Amino acid sequence: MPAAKKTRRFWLLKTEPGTFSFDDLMRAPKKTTGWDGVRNYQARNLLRDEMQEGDGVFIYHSSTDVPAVVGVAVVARAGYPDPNAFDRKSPYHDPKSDPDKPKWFQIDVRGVEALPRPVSLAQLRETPALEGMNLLRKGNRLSVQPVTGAEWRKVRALGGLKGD
DNA sequence: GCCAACGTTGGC
DNA sequence: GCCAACGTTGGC
Repeated sequence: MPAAKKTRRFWLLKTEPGTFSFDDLMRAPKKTTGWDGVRNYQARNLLRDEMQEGDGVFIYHSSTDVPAVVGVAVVARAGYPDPNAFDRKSPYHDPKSDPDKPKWFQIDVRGVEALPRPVSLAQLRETPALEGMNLLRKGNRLSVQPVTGAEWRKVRALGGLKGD
């Protein structure tokens, strides 16, 4: 019997390009960075429990002139405790997070490639196949979101990437 | 800058 | 456990 095939899943991470952009990721050592500072329980649960090495990641630029999915990345390391929470000098410090029982988690993300054509929020909204996309739901603020396989392929295609 | 939506906090 | 007040997110 063949070994169970690990299912690759897909995610979307929001970032404000003024703070950390997709280009910043591509310029980072090994194109990799710790996705730290997430302080929302729902997002924390995804980082800690769900995201696995090798999963696909869209990088989305928020709070900018043209909010858009701008690039593709991959989970380079599954969830581990966010050390900023223990660092009193960090802006992400949380005195309630105990190193023995960490409250906040992060993953590592490695940049893969920019979308030849970034897919704007407006374009996502006018694409019928993406109607159910998490990002487009009213009032949604989650900075870490699951993306379905169909959404993944559709957005990649809109962005000008071949294959999946 | 405005404001809707949502999460968190804290008094009771 | 309820819920008002407050803070944050993020599009416009």
